[in-house]
Amino acid sequence: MDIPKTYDPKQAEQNHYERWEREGFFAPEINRDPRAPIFSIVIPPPNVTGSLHMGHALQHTMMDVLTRYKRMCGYRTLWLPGMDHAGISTQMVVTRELKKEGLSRQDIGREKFVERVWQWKQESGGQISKQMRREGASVDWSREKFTMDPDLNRAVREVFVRLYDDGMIYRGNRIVNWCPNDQTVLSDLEVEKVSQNGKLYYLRYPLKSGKGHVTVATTRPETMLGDTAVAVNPNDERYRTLVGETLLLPLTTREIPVIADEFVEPEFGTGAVKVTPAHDANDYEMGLRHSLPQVLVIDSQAKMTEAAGEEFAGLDRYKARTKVVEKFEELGLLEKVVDYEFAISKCERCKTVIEPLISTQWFMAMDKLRDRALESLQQDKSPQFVPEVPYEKVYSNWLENLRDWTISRQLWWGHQIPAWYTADGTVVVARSEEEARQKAGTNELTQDPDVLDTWFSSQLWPFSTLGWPEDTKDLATFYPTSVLMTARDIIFLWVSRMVMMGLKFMDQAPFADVFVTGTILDAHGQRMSKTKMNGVDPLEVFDKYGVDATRLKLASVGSTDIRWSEKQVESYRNFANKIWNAARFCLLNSESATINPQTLNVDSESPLHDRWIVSRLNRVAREVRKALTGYEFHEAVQTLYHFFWDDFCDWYIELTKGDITAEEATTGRVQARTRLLTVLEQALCLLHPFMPYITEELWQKLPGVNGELLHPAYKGAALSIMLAAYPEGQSELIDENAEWEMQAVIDLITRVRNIRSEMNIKPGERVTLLIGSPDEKLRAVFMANTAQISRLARAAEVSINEKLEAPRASARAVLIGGAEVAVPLAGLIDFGQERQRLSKEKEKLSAESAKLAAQLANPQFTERAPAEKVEEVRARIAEIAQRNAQLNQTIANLG
RNA sequence: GGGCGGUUAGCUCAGUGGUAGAGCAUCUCGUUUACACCGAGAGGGUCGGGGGUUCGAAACCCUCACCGCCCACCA
Repeated sequence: MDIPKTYDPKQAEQNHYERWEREGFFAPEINRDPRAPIFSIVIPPPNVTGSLHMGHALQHTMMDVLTRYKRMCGYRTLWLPGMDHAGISTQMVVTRELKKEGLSRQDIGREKFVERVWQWKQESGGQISKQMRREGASVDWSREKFTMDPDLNRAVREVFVRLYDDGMIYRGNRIVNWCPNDQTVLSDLEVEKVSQNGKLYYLRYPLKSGKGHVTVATTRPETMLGDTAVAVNPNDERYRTLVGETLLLPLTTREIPVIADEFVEPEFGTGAVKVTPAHDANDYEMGLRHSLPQVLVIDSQAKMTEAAGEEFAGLDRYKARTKVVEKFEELGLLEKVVDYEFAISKCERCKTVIEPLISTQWFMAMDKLRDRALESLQQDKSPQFVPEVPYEKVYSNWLENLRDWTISRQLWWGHQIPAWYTADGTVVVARSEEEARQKAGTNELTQDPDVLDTWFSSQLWPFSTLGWPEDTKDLATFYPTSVLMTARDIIFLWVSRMVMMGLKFMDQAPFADVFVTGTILDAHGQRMSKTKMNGVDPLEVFDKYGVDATRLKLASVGSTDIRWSEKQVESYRNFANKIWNAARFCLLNSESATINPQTLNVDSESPLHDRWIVSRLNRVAREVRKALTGYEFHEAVQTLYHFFWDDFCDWYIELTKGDITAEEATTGRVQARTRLLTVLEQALCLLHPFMPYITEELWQKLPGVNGELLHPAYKGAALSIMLAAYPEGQSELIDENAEWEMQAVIDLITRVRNIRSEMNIKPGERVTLLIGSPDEKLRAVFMANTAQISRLARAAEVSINEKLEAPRASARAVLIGGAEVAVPLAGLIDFGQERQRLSKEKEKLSAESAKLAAQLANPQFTERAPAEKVEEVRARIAEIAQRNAQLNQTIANLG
């Protein structure tokens, strides 16, 4: 067999995915067991405009690890892929394309524009699904969904109609966040607060009575043109007499009242606030409380309206600001201007400053939905957040303060609102135009031109993708899903809304658990972003180090933020190479052997290293299963890494090498080779969910791979490690005794190696080992393993006795269980150096002993600490004392 | 303004009440036929500062400092 010395990830990555997909391994139907437990995940649908970034790769890796793991455990698994139509982003992309042709979307009209978007989606959209194949994501492509698919559109309309009928969706004229650049309304969540250095202007409004003025402070002087009152706190002594007075609003002919409202903070500014109900959310509320008129002075283009007065009409809001300030100054009404830092609202997408204005939009009332979600959390702990702290609280706090959601958008790309208007303006909400006509009793209808917020369709994702509102088999089987894997920035936008919709329409939260991943920052601890150009492209990392190595790194990220470090990927690349070469060794020495699970049924007659590796294998399988059940990915990766590298490669292969490479083809050789191959096969299975490509590549090369290795649920399927049974981790195969005995052997070998290294003994030099052990059992262990010990400690001779008798010119070490080893070094030993080496060890022991003795001397400790702890300390002190005595003797013997 | 997270070896991070860990980096040795993307051995931390609880704290509580994130209707 010809196997290259270095693992080439690219080859393995090209070899298997297509076959897995073609054979239908990703689809739940591959599982033939009608009673198989269910495991399902829906992917957080990436934007159709998006391309793969580290955040995706991170989530996808974790989802795939779980999916592959559960599949190997015999679950009927579904990981459902798909994409989001991403209203604004996509519309912007296509608009930009049109612009290159010198066209605007208005030029071609709505219908043509939407066609263009679909065309764009066909040609350039969904890059990400190709990239997901590279990741090895075991998603069921046959069930792929897009939020604009006709069936999902149907779900959207159904939900809209039902919520409207329940009075939970309504149309209203309210203050909203308007983006003057994107020309659409936005929800509160699509607006970001940005701290800004600005000015606070103090403006004087004269009293109509002529008895002076009131000074108000504002960051937006231009809005004064729309003022309809000035408010003060009712308890503010300074203004008590002014409440009810009338002010002359400068630059206008309006007279406005002074009102009293609790909202006003007397400490801030002058304690008097100008009230602009049409252009400020707080003022809007105040206006409602006091029935103030709303004067719209800024339009959707962020330009001043006619209502702002002749002088200002048509001016941009910032030009108007300058002009207002100038006028006030001319009139002697500008008291002062001070520097002031405050938070300003910007459009999350285009960073344009939001203009709050009054507009007719569609809203969703959230209170009932919210209450139900909170109830579900409090009573049923559903969903379960991982990690629970802090996300459960973040989620519930947000819900508690939730306000109505603006769901309409002035875009063309998206789900058009299923509402129609008759000639007289009556609103008809229906599932289709036909239904609307019936309801309205007329054919003269105009559909509302607006579309729904992208998140309106995303929030239905866990059930709309499974066929809702039809009562499909998939819906019954896979809803609710097992877990949602997500980044924390969409807990509000998406997670909470899915819960509310799931409870409302399915009577069950859409997922049992919510795992919130950490964020991958750049090397300097900054968020990766397109604008900063500091993003790391996962595909480049795949090319450089391989998909499996990258996945291993990502899987170990967990829930905390980490800085990207390529070094770690490199070390996992090395790990992949290690796996490759370990397998290479096994395969190069596999003649006349095949995998045979029977050989792992070791008994007390079996060689120590075999009993040991079987015990380790089962222990590790249990640990990995436990870690994955608790979403402790890092723990699972570390456990597997050390099992494979340390236990399997560094010790097991080395211990068994003598038998494996024996010249003669004895049954012992066949048995050793069989066992080695079988352990390797099990190790590959353990690793497969994390490293799908290399494990499949190697598994397919193993002699004796057959259908028996597959999980019973996949009997008869084509062979793949994907469908192999995940190692059980049987507790009865964990052999504490074997692990302790092996530890004694490892300790002995390590001590001798240490002596060799410190005494500068050449690697080629064979030494003699004199071992003394008063414990008969331990002597038997060393005796039974002399071949391994000589091989790994490079000894020519091993002599084991009850009492150590060694020449003076020996280097010595004290071992586990009161044993000792001596390496005679006649002519080689430097007594001074040896004394120093032993003294160093003694010092270490003394320091530890002193600490423990002090602890034991403390009556508080012996009285209050658990008895077993105290006993542990006593035992350890005794052990140290024994070692110390031996060391003293040894040093004395040196003369 | 409120809430939360981080601070552990030179670097990147695990560890959440009982003797401080990993990977990388460092030092020494190595042509042992799976692997130098390797092997063997070694060095390196009073776990951000201070206080408290406890027989015992990196871990629990308080407090301070620095870094970061989220939420928020003081114009």
